[in-house]
Amino acid sequence: MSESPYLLIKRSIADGIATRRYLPGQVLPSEPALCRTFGVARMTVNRAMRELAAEQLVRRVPGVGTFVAEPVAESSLVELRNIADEIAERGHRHSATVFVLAAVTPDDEQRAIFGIAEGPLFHSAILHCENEIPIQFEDRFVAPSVAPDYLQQDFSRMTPSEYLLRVAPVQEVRHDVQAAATPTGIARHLDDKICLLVTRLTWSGGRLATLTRLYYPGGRFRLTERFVPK
Amino acid sequence: MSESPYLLIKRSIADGIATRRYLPGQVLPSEPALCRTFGVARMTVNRAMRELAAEQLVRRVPGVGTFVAEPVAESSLVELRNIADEIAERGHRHSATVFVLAAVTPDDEQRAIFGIAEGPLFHSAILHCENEIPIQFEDRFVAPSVAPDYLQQDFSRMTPSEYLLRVAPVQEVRHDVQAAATPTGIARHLDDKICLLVTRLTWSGGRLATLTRLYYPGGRFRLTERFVPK
DNA sequence: CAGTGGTCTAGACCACTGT
DNA sequence: CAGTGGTCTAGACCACTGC
Repeated sequence: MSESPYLLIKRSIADGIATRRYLPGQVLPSEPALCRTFGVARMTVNRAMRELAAEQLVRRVPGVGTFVAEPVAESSLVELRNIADEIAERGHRHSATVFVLAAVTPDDEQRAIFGIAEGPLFHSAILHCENEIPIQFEDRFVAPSVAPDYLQQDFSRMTPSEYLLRVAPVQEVRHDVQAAATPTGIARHLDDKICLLVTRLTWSGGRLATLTRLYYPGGRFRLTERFVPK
Repeated sequence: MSESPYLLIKRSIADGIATRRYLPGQVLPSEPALCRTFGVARMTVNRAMRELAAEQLVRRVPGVGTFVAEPVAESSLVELRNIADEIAERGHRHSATVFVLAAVTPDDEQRAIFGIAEGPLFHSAILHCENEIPIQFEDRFVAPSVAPDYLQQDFSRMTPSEYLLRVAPVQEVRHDVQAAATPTGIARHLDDKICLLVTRLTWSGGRLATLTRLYYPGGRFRLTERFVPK
């Protein structure tokens, strides 16, 4: 399956980038060099490198060489994706730091939008990093009824998205995107004065299940959608 | 530059699909057949078809053949909307000011992404207002081949989106959203230091048709998507 | 100048499908 | 079985860059 030479070469390079054996901006071995290393024809090496370039993992400059690309994070608006999966698909390492994980007493506005008369809400605040670089600050409120064991999870090992997608079937999602000045306190983590703020509401069982504010560094992050019009 | 055989073959097939000369599900000529038609080696045809498959324009089945892909019309959430319509639906008044409408000589990067060897690009810069309040600054580049009469239109009466949707059937759209500091010059019009920058690429006939940068005032604007997960 | 990537050729072998 | 796509080879020519 995956033992075609061009795939082996692709993975070898991709792994080297993921493990930071090759650092952004660094020159990669030339095509003739890779031919010798892997004992294959140049067309085989070329295909591997061409595909890596198409996937934005490397940047090729004719007459100069092939370089490890600066990582440009990317995400989707129309899908509920687990950020750990997205990062893994880019061949990078995900890590999470949990700042808050507790029950809170909702204010009137929260009570209204969650449609609850009384009782607590669960609150979590987590910083997600891609290769140790902060990429998303996640501020989340969860209705206890949809995930009673929310506070017992270890969210440095499994993201809230992953957990919630398992225990609470999402019926409807609403995303709201705006550009904003990064709130002080979050700016400290994201290291960017401007942020992309995605507010995500999910409904489960007819009731609002989660309210999440996702803060992305404005300069380092992109939301991408690709679609075919009807 | 764009006359490499594999690109010619790619475009020939992509055009055939765009113009519905090849219909979804239909079998395309086999690789040996295309070799004879274009007088090239099989590797050249193979690369063209492999890239079309990667772009989801065709579906390849080993041992069977290559077929025109069924267009996977995705969610109505991400839509190509005409801003004038959106404003009208809110019961507000739309107005547009045209700042630029001219042919320009593309730089190397633009030439590369539009895949054109020579000739001009059309450029327009338009400010859209909702009830006289600036809501979107639209900076647009259009390939002349998809809209030869672009420069003759009165875009204070009809938006470029509306015009282009009429004359150039869009095959694919890619949206890229980021938060950014409003470029000086545009900040003057939008009256906001932070903006939501939506970069929209559209493809028609297998070629990049338009590159549009939509600048929205960060504080006054929200992008909203609502959808039901699969 | 030697080195780089971009592209192409004319063969080849393979696994797979439909008949 | 003949036909399909998936992959590979060992050469080749070109335009480009840096020295």
